[in-house]
Amino acid sequence: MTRSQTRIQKKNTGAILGAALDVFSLQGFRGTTLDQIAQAAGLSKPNLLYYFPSKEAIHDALLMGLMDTWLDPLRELDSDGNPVEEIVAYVLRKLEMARDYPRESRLFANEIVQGAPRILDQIEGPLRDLVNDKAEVIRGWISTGKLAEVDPHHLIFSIWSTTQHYADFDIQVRAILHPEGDAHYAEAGQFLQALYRRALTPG
Amino acid sequence: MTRSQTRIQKKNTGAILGAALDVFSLQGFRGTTLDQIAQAAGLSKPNLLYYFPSKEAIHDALLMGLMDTWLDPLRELDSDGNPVEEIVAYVLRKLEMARDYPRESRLFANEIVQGAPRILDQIEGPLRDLVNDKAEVIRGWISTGKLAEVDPHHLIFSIWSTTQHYADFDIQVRAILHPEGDAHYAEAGQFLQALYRRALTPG
DNA sequence: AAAGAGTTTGACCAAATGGTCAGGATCACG
DNA sequence: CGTGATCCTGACCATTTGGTCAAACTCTTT
Repeated sequence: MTRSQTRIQKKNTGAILGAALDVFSLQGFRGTTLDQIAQAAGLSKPNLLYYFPSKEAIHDALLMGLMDTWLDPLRELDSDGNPVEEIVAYVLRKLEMARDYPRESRLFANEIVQGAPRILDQIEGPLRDLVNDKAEVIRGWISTGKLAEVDPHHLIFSIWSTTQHYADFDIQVRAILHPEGDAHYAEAGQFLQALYRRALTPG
Repeated sequence: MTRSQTRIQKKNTGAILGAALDVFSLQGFRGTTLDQIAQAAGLSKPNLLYYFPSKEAIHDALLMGLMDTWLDPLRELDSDGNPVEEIVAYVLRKLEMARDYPRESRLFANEIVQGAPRILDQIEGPLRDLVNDKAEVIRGWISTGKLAEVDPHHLIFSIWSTTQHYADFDIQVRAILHPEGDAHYAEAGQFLQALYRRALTPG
């Protein structure tokens, strides 16, 4: 359907999505104005609307593009690997994502906190399926005694929350720790690694 | 300064704050309109503004009233108690608050995710002081060998994030677990209790 | 270079929104 | 009951905001 994009289209849609991610992630959907996005992208408001039919369309484009990347780390959880190491690796990858893609994390957080009006389908569908799938893997590990007995779903929730916290509550974390740049992420990695290693190693 | 409130004042300011908490916590500050609050409170918009000078004043009143209650559980962390049990008790109290006061939790989350424009002072001040204080208590427990060696600040962050997750990301949790009412909070309590007990018990 | 596709903008619009105000209704109290 | 304080509202206003449109500009292609 979509003909290949022109040079200018590629440049401008990219600029728009980047600018929109900046603003949406910091102000939420309703808190963001088209003028803010336009200014951040270096375009006029009518020109924005030449590339995207509406404010909502920009937001949707971001969320849709995000979902897949966001779940990639969980997909990589390998049922053939060493259970404790697989989970620790997942935690650390998720923490890296919080550090390297905080805007994406906050965009997602904003959406969920406010009831996920625009992506509830994605959550009820693909996300839920993937989580249940991996919960089954974890249950398998537990039943063979290679992992301490924990509820798989709540384990996953705890990993999401502890790692994303560093992106979503960044302001609070920085207000308390006053870190140099991203230095505190290394400490967080150490802490979480120890936490889950101790809690999940069986015996 | 403020004369004691009349019967009607008490009733209406109460209704306004309750309605505002409903709406703000679900739509954020900019996503909320005075009309929405007025309707939810059963008052006219001009009447709202008879009791509060502006939308922001309502929001501020909520946040200010919230801060104290929000930190109460942490204040109760007793340096004379049994370390592991004190922390587990804190986790469970925090989880109860997520269950019983989800609106408050989301109001706070909305504010922080969006850069805490209105309460950064509170965070840099009282909250930071309290956290540093309790971090010192935890450090003391560790130095006497009564608690496994973990970074106190990141421990506190992890407790905040894992518990508040059930309020702030409620929609997502429910979409995945399809719980009956609040049944999943009991499971979450079991999980978190086990997680922290295993991770923090020394030796 | 000409034509057609693709790109950009100033001017504009309707709806929504935070807030005001003068006057009327109601309440508390002597 | 009367009167001053408190409470409430309809009408109104200025600004912001998402979105439109016709006209102009620029790029690509032949």
